[in-house]
Amino acid sequence: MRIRELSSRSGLSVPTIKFYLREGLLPPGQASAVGRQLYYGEHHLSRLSLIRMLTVVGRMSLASVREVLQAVDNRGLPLAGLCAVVTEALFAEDASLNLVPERRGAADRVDSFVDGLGWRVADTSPGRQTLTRVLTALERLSGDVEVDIFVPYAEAAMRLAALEAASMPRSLDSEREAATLVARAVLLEAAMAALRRMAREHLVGVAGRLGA
Amino acid sequence: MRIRELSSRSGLSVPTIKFYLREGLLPPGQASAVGRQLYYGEHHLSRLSLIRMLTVVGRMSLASVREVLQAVDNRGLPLAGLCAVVTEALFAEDASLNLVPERRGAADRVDSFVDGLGWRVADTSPGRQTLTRVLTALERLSGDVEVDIFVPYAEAAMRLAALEAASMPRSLDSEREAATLVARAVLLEAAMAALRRMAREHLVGVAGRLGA
DNA sequence: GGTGATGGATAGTTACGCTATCTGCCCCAC
DNA sequence: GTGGGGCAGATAGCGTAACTATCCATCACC
Repeated sequence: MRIRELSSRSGLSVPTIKFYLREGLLPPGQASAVGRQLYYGEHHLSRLSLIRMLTVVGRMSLASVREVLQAVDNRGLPLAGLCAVVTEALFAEDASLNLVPERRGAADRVDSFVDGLGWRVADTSPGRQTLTRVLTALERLSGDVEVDIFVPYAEAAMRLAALEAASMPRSLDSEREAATLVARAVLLEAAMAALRRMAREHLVGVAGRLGA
Repeated sequence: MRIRELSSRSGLSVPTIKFYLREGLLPPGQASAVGRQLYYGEHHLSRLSLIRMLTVVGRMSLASVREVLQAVDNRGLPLAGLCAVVTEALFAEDASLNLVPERRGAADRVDSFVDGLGWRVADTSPGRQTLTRVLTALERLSGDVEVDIFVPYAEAAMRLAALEAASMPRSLDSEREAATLVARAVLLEAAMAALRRMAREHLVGVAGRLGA
């Protein structure tokens, strides 16, 4: 198809698609035999859809999107590597959580908590830092807080992660599989956030009605 | 304290604090008896901390932050109202998930799913829309998808929401309570996301090692 | 053969979240 | 009492990110 059709089918404007092409987020179209004309395929359509998923649902910057797409295209990368890139990209955006000055000891408590769970997570994983900062912030709000408050969250996280892992392929044999893996990670994270908020809305509403 | 001290204790530059004052995110300092000098208190410090939590951890725009702060300051607002504002603000940022054209029927399936859970959630809740779009996107990736894949997520969401609801006050008697409620909602959501990502990193890593 | 889309390049725009500068005033240490 | 630094308030500017618009030569298609 030509760029006009790619535009109408993807819902993105032609200039935006050209912009993504320039930025290297979208591979160039295929040249016809002789002319200067380029043609785009279904692949381009799904790539555009993935880009929008990452930016809109995953709220990634285009720089992070580029990293993820490179990982998707990197056929030599093992599944764990791809997941790491996605995680990195999802965390990248809230990297500068630099207000809370990380109370002394909080990092150690988080580390021993994570290790206590038996999780094999890199020492440098940004998740540890996020958790440390959340713990510190919670303590500012209401005095000392046991790191154990995270236990139910960790349990839930593990249960869901296990479910998701079960539906992953053993290895990434095609780009399509890689793209699906990435998309599912982002989509299910958004779904969980939405359900959490709805559950809270429900419970608070019901409590209010009972109390009144 | 004067603005210089507020700056050093909060870690924010004086111009930034002035900017927040201009934007109405931070209430003006208290005027001394006669002079033109203004003085700031602990309240300003915790307000700044809340602003940064909402922007950095909650990734809200300053416009959303303003709405939330107004709700926090609105002493007449019931607890459920405050929660609704926070939820709204957290969702506001991914409002324009306008790529996926929402497959026919997906919205109905999501609605009956949510109702089937027995959750009392407003028809207009943005969570329904997010879930609809996630479902549609999942179906694009891998054909038909049962809406029931959300069941484990909903269960986990409900369990965590119940825990969080248990530690909420009955009513919001002080601004401090309101601010704490808001902060906890944002922080625990970030913690859950971090733990989910770490759990995935762990599981994928272990699977990779077993498979190899 | 003409006309409307396309490719490729360059420049401009908008929104956001600050940041810098300026002016006049005021506080307070000396 | 005074001079120098900090402060309030106002206005203007900056930097990044993510597009968007324009141009023009070329080309496909009717």
